[in-house]
Amino acid sequence: MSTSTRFAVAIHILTSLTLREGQAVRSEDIAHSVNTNPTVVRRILGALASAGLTQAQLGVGGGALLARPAGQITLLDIYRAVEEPPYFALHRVPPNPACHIGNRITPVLEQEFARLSRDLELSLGQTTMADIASRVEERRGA
Amino acid sequence: MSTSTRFAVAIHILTSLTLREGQAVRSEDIAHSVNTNPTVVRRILGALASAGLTQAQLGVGGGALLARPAGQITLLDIYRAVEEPPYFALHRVPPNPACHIGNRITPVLEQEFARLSRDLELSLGQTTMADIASRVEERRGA
DNA sequence: CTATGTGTAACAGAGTCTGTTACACTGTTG
DNA sequence: CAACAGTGTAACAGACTCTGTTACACATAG
Repeated sequence: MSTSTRFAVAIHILTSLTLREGQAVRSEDIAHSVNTNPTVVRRILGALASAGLTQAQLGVGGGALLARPAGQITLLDIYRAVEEPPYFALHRVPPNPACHIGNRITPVLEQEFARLSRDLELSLGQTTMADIASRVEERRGA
Repeated sequence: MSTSTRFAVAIHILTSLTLREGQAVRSEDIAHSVNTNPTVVRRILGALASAGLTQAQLGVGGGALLARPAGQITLLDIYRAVEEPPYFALHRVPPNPACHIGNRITPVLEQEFARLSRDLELSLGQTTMADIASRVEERRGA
C-alpha cells in the first residue's frame, strides 16, 4: 500500500503558502490550485496547524500562513502531521503464541521495522519546504 | 497510512519456510502459526511464488518451499511481491494546470518521491530472510 | 452589524483489506 | 487407477479508510 494523497496535497498547500510568504491564503484559492474542495484543504490545514506548521487568520481577509520559516519545515514534519503511524503494520491478529515462530516473530519484526522507520525518517528529514518551493520556482522556464 | 499486514505476514511465512528449509510446509500449518485462514496464506504464497521467491509442491505431502536460499531473499524482494507500488501517492485528481503552482508541482513531487523511494529500497534491501530467521532462532533463550 | 472566511461534524460513494466458503486441479500413494 | 491430501483461485461479506460534499457555528475586519 502507499501513503494517502494527503501527504502530496499537504506539500502542495505548503508550497502555496511558501511562495506567498507573509500573505494569508484562502482555502478556496488553494483548493482551486489543488483541484479539490475547500473543506479538504481546510481539513489538511487543520492537521498542519495542530502540528505547529501553519496558523489560521480568521475573519475577513483571513487565510492560512506558515507558522515558521519554510527552511525549518521538513517533509518529516509534514508526514507526521497528516499520516497516521506506523509506517509498517504488524499482524492484524497477533500470531499464535503456542507456536515457536509465532512466539518470537513479533519482536523481530518490531526491531526490523524500527530500523526501516528510522532510515525513512532520516530521508524525509533531509528536504525542507524551502527546497520544494525553490524547485517549483525554478521550473518557470520549463 | 501504513503498509498492509501482508508484508509482515509474508515475512512470517518465509521465516517458517526458512526454518524448515527443504521440507514442504502446508498452508494450514503456517496459518496456524500466523493465526489466520489457510487461504490467506495461500494467497500470499501465490504472490511470493509469482515473484520467484517460493515454489509449491502439489499433491499429497505437498506444500511450500523456498525457491532460493534465504540469504538471497531480501525484504525488498518480499515487499515488491506483496505490496502495490507506489510508496508515496500523488494527487488523486491532477492539480489545476492553469495555476502556476498546480502546473509545476507534480514533477517536483515525482522527483522527490523517487529519491525517498530509492532510499527506502536501499534500506529494505539490506536485510535478508537469513537474517530474520537467525534472529528468531536466537530468541530461543528469551 | 455585516460580510468573509475558518473550523468541524456528518454523511455518502468508492476503494481496499482480511477472512471465509467453495470448488477445480495436481500429483502421491496404495 | 482410484482415493485423497493439498494447492490455486474466484467470489463474496464485513470492516475500515479515503475523498468529496453539505451544513453550520464561530471569529474578526471594516
